[in-house]
Amino acid sequence: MDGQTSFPLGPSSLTEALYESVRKRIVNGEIAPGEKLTEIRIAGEYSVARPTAKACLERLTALGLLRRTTHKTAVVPKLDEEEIRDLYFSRETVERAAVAALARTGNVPPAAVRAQAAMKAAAGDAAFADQVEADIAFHSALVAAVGSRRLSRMHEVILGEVHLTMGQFQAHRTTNPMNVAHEHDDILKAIGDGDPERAQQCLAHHLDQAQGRLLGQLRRENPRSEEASA
Amino acid sequence: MDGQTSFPLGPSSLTEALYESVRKRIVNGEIAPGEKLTEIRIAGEYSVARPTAKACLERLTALGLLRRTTHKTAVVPKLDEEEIRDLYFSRETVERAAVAALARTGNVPPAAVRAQAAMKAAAGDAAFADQVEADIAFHSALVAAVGSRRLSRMHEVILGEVHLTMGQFQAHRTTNPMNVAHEHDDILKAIGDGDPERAQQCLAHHLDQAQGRLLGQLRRENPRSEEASA
DNA sequence: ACTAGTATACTTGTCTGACGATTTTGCCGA
DNA sequence: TCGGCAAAATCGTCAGACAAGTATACTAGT
Repeated sequence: MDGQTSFPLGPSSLTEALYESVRKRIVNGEIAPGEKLTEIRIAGEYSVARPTAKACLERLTALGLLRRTTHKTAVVPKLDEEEIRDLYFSRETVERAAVAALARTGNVPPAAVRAQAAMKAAAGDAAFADQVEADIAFHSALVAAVGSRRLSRMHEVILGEVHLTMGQFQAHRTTNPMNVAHEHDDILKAIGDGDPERAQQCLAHHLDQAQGRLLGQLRRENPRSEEASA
Repeated sequence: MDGQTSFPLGPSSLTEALYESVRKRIVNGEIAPGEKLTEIRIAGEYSVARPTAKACLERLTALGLLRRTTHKTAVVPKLDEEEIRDLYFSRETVERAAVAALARTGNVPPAAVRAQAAMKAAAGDAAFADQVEADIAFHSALVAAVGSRRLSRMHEVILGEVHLTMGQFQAHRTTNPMNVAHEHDDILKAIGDGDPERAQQCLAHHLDQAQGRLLGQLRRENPRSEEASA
């Protein structure tokens, strides 16, 4: 609350900046799924040493934004149906706990409200990335408001992969962003009313919708079972 | 059980072996909380290069088993009351989802049953570390049986910190391990009966007991508010 | 023509050594 | 006694190198 806390932000170190840059490129789909990311390539593109690039890839691997096994090149993963279900199951687990906790105190996080405003503002525009950004910010604010460092840390990992899938096949295109905004509003309202049950139901419905859009898009791309990878 | 399968396991790489060794030393309390772990020390103790030790410390930091900020040496954290509450809140979130999912299918994980047997076997002995090991294995098996890779990943991080606190002030000493075993049995029974509600209640009670023991021990060590760190 | 085995190139794992930056510690002077 | 400055310790990053493993291409045999 003291207005002096001196946020030391801004990627202080080189590794941090590198990590953030590569991370953004992956989640925004600039690096296609299946694409290989060798340490040498990263080192060359950014003019850093290979150990630095290595550390970066290892961090991204730990977050699930890259897959790699020993002595093999890291690749950007393409989540299949099973993994998307797993992702959304985990996501629902974390966010359910968050909204329930918030509803018990009736505390509507201001940051979430702000993210909602940003989302509605970007709804009409063609700025697709901004919509995704606002959506992520909304859910992130929800969890952050609980005040649990560990819950936020878990959620951050989950949201990273969510962001990845949204960036890859841009599922939001297939739906009206205002629908999403309204579902968000419902969640906030239930929280403000101090109704944990309804808040969880609204959230579950919202995530179910999102997962459905993702799976629909996936099936549209791969009409028959699984093939067509490389 | 056939004597030939020759599980090729065991840390394939040097980094892996190093990481596992240091990890064990931390969670077992061999490295006291507050103790400093410099890269050079690790490199010297294990006769590895500093970059290798560095990678090891970074992994442990990411898991919450070490704390460090830029240009400062890593230290083993000592969790205060607030952090223990946060830890157990997160833990309950994950494990609630797990037991509920298991109860819905009525699927009692065999690995959890085995861990229970191991726990009861070690109950009488002075083998405290074995009891902790079995306890961890039980909860780990519960979550693993859900089959969600991401849920297990989150849980692994949480359990790492739980293991850390249990190793530090050995809270189990203050209670009868059979009580813990009985609480575990209650959870398994509720799962077998296909009763998600009761399974969650039993789990919540079990975790509450464990957290209570931890906090009691903490208050006993620090009778007055917070001080006495270094 | 097709399969199998081998050899080469690529990538990663690890090490050695080094330099700059930052934090901490300790000393000295006011 | 206290504040500031210098020295030591530690971390961040880099460069270069070698070993080990994997994947691919090529050759030989059936």
